[in-house]
Amino acid sequence: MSDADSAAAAEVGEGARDFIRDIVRADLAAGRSESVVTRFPPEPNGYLHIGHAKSMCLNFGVARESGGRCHLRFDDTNPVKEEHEYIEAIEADVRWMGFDWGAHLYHASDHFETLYAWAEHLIQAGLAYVDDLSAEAIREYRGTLTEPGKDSPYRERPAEESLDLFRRMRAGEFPDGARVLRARIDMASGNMNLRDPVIYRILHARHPRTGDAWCIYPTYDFAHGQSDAIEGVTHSLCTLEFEDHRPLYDWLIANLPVPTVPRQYEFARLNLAYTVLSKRRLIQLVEEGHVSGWDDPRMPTLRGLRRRGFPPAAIRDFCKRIGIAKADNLVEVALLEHCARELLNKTAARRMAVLRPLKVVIENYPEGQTETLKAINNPEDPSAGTRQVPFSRELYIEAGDFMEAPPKKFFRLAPGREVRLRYAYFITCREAVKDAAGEVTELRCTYDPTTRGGDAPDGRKVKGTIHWVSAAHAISAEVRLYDHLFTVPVPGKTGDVLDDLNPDSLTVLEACRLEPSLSQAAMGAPVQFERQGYFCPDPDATPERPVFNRTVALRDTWAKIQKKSQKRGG
RNA sequence: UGGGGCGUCGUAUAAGGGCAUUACACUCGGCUCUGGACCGAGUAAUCGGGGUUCGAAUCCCUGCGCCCCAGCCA
Repeated sequence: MSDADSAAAAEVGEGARDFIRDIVRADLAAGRSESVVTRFPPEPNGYLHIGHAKSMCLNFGVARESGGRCHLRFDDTNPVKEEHEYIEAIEADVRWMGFDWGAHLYHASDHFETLYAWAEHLIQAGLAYVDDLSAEAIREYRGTLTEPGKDSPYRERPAEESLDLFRRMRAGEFPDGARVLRARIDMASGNMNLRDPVIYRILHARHPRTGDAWCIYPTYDFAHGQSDAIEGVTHSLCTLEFEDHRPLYDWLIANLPVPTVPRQYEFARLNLAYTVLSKRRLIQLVEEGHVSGWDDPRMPTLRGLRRRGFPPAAIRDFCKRIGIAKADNLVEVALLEHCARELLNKTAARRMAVLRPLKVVIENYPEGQTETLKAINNPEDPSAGTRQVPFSRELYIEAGDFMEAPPKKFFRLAPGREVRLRYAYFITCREAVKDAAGEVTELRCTYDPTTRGGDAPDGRKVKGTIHWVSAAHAISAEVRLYDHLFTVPVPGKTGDVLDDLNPDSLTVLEACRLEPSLSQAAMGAPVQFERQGYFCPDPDATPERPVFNRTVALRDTWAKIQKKSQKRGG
């Protein structure tokens, strides 16, 4: 392969390889398209989720790789369901994902006048007619999956009559549902979409953009492909459920005086385990209060993921890794989590935070004394520098880092055991103080003053290093831990989706103690709480009380070992 | 005999007549002041049955399974 070839391949494919990119490459090579134009076409009736991110990455990605462009187009053909609020939110979410549509922002409603003219064109060509049948009657006449439909009694209506009626529909002479405009194709087709599909319906509803200018609106099928053609879209990429619509898409393009001929290609939508990605389900979760809102950190919405702390670059990486194909899929959450960890590991500042505090008193450390110790901000990034962490006689450590009767592989604190306090001293546990109920409430320990900074001059090693905070200097905070929203990989598969909701998807820890540097510095940035996970500040925080969300936990080998031994032990 | 689509490691994918690829997950080992990260190794797949061929995941035949479609939603 020549340098020019490989450069072109790199530019077009950028390493990514899938059947869509193969088609695009072939079309470019064969001169079928001079340049590539794609579009991301959300309907403004809800918030974007990670499935939309897959579509965005494909559409914007293919365009960028091939030196083309990608439009943002709102499919706003149904004013009954759509709201302006969503338009702004969607634009913000697309930008947050890092995509730029430049000057190419469109709405299907921008094309309403042309679409209307094309509808008249179809009527005049004898390819569309106004039908007076009710919605129920149309359904009955449509037939079933295995039986052909019947022609509507209005199917042979003269073009002039349909034209007159259609104009009067536009003029507002008829109530909602009184009549529709139908394409005249084939009531016996095996493809239901070709059984004279409705292409215009009467809707006396105020449209978010066109206001009261219209009382008839085109359906998706009559708007989407034609909008593609008007905007010069070359490759109209959509999900598999529209495969059946392609013959209709092509029929309309073939029978209308369109300026360009777009082609539709379909790929498999994303399914993510332990969550739902259908707009209907997501709306239900919000409206019925199963989550706190569209931006609940447990939601697979982009707003939810953002609040949870997933960086857009991690989501893009995820989309790249899952690929594009036509087979139904169910992607593991572990992959998304991996993408977040990989990015955050490189970028997140390390801090010490004790989520479930257990008090430790260093008996041989002078009362009232405080010293500061140097801690590294990010071992993966020397340029992140260091910080000072206060140390004193009374500390908090993680309750889980102490066991009274430790099993074999437990490397942390236990009676008589020595561990390292990260960046500080070696300490040895002398006694576990218990309350009346037998619960450990405090640890009495001693420290070795010669191990300041974390290394013993005599070269002795400790197996465990644990995190800590100085009791007197710590700030208190709330930390929210999240688990899957649902308990099963495919919610609703065997019954009501709501029955599969995970009652433990949210854990709120109220009494967390954080190192003081967490009170001010870079509150917007993600941090790693050492040995625990990646966290980000939540907007619920107040100046007095920070709130952190756990984006994703660190890989936890100890938890795995524990689980295994539990299984073995019965 | 409605129409359309899809079946490759546990998951997601690549290869489109010539060594079944890569990543995640998993297992084992190394290293480590995070049981993190990192490094190394390993387990693991072409839906079944025929056929063509020197050679089939790939081509042909046949069977099976799964998904989508009967909105005036998109």
